[in-house]
Amino acid sequence: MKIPDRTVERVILYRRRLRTLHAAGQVRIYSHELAGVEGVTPAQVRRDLMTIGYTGSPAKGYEVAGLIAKIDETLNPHQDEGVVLVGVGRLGKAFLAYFAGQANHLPVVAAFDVDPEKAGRLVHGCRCHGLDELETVLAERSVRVAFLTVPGDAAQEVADRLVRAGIRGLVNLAPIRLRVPPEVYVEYLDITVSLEKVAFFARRDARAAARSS
Amino acid sequence: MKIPDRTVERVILYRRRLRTLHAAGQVRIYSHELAGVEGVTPAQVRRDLMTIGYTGSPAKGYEVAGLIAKIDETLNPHQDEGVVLVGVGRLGKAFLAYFAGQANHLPVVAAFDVDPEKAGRLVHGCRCHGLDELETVLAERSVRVAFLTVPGDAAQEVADRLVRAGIRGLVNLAPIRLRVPPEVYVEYLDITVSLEKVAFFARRDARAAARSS
DNA sequence: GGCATACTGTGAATGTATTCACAGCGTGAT
DNA sequence: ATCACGCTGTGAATACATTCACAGTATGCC
Repeated sequence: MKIPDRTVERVILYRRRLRTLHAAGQVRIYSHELAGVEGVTPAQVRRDLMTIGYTGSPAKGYEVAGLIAKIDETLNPHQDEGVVLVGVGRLGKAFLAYFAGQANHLPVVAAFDVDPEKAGRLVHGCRCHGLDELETVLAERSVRVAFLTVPGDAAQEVADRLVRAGIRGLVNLAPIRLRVPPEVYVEYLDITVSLEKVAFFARRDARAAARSS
Repeated sequence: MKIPDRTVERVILYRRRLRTLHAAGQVRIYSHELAGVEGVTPAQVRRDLMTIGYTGSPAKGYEVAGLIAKIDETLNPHQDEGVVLVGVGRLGKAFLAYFAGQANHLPVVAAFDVDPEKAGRLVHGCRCHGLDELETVLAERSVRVAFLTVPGDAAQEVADRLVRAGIRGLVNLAPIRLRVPPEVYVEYLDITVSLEKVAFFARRDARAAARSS
């Protein structure tokens, strides 16, 4: 079963919202309720849930708990997967702090930095290693996802090492496009590009926000 | 002339690359060269340049300097526009440091935080104000773009204030979807969603990276 | 029990983005 | 001066994503 990129993204948003609602005691939900909150159309919600194979009932809608379980099963069929962060500069530290605050099912199991000074230190609860230990630690923990917060001019080099070490997915915060083999998935969070894009559209009578990431 | 979202994003990438090449002395460039670097197809590059109305010549390709000028004129017809950052926590500070390092044409002219302790201080060269001064400063500087790095539970409230104060574009780093009027453009940089998406696609034999933001 | 209601599930229609494929042309080689 | 080459510009084709619109149905009400 192939799930398109856009759908995956929305389903993750649905799950986040559903968890909140579930914690608040809500048992059932209609497509238009979920849609209103996440800024999509009810039809799109129904289509997305159809794509992941979850079925509601007319007159009762979808069961919150069941839907969460279905999403979990679809997106994270295996147990929690560890991720690593490379680049413990200001930005890297900020994200480590951010992740430390969440009981995520994608725990950051290690951090790396070129600066040997940082090796061995704990940063917001996360063990920091020198870059030289990258391959060893990745193999040990069988990590497949990495978070890249190194400066732009180091990003490609680090990405190459990560890919060689078996990484299959990358979140790239550095302001460059990476060359990676096609089986490696890269998600770009390019702050300056986003800012420039917003500056451009801020001038037009923009259509409602839709895009995300 | 309407330029689609995706095209704007790619054009910004082209410009960034072109500036580097221009600085390195390159005078002309072919669509396939630009495409190779940014991970798109040559046809897409040509289509994008057609969309913004730039014309190259067969056998010579596109002029680097001319194309940069055309992109500038298309994306930033007015003089440099100031942006503000709201939320001077760890993440906000990291971005202030990041922006301070760049001679951007979108300078951060002010920062805001709820913590009155921070008011008046300079953070990485940027003046920090209390949230109470938001409306005043925005009006004074006629700022239309804001960078939102507040905690999730404060984001909607701050966004409402920003919109009322005349903001037309937002980069939102908080992990929630914002309700804003349709004329306000929001770009979402949702770190946990990106991470979960990558974790999902890391398992498949992903197609080459394409999406960005 | 029967009926009206308001939802879901989904084929079909529409809209949007990307890619194909080729005519046309300026250039450099001969 | 002519020719062959390899590029651009772009209509047409394809692929992908969203929305429409409605049949089917479980529920709660009378």
